[in-house]
Amino acid sequence: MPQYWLMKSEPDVFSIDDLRQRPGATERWDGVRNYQARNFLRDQMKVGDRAFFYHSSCDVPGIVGEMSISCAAYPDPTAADPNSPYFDPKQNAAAPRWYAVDVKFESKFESPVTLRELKAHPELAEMQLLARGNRLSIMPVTEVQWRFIQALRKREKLKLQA
DNA sequence: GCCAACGTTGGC
DNA sequence: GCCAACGTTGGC
Repeated sequence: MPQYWLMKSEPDVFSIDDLRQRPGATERWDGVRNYQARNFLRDQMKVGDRAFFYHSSCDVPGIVGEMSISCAAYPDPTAADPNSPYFDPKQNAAAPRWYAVDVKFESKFESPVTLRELKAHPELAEMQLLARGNRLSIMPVTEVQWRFIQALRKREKLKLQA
C-alpha cells in the first residue's frame, strides 16, 4: 500500500509547472533542513508513494497537483555544495545529515484546492497542515484525507465547467 | 510588512 | 539541562 504525503514548495523557487517541465517530469526534492521532515523523507517515504504538491508563501496557498516518489532517500548533495543555498557547513559525508528523494509529476489540478478551502471542511480538521503553528514542509496525509481532497478536486473541476 | 509560532543555538 | 536570543516559516 502506498503512503500519502504533502510536500510544500514556494512556487517562486520551484513550482508544479517547473516539475512538469523537467526531463522525465522528474526532479530531486532537496533542501529539506528540518529534522522532522527529514525523518519522514528518509525513514518512511517509499517508491510509489503519492504526494500532494503544495504551493506556500504565495498569493493563493494550496494544493496544486500530485506527484509520486520515484527514488527513495539518498544523501542530499546540496548539503555538501558550497555554492548551494542549502549548503550545510556542518555536514559530514561519512554521516550524512540531510536527505533528498526524487519525485515525478503525476498531474496538475485544473483548479487548486486552496488552503482556504481545506480549512472550510470539518472532515480535514485533523490535517497536520492545518495544525496550529505547523511549519513542516513534508508531512503525512491519511488515506481518508487523500481521497476527500481528490473528491474536492473533482468538484472544483465541475465548478469551473459550470 | 507584520507577526505568531516554532526550531536552533549557545552561554551558563 | 535551562532558557534567552535569534532566525525562519508562512499566512494574512
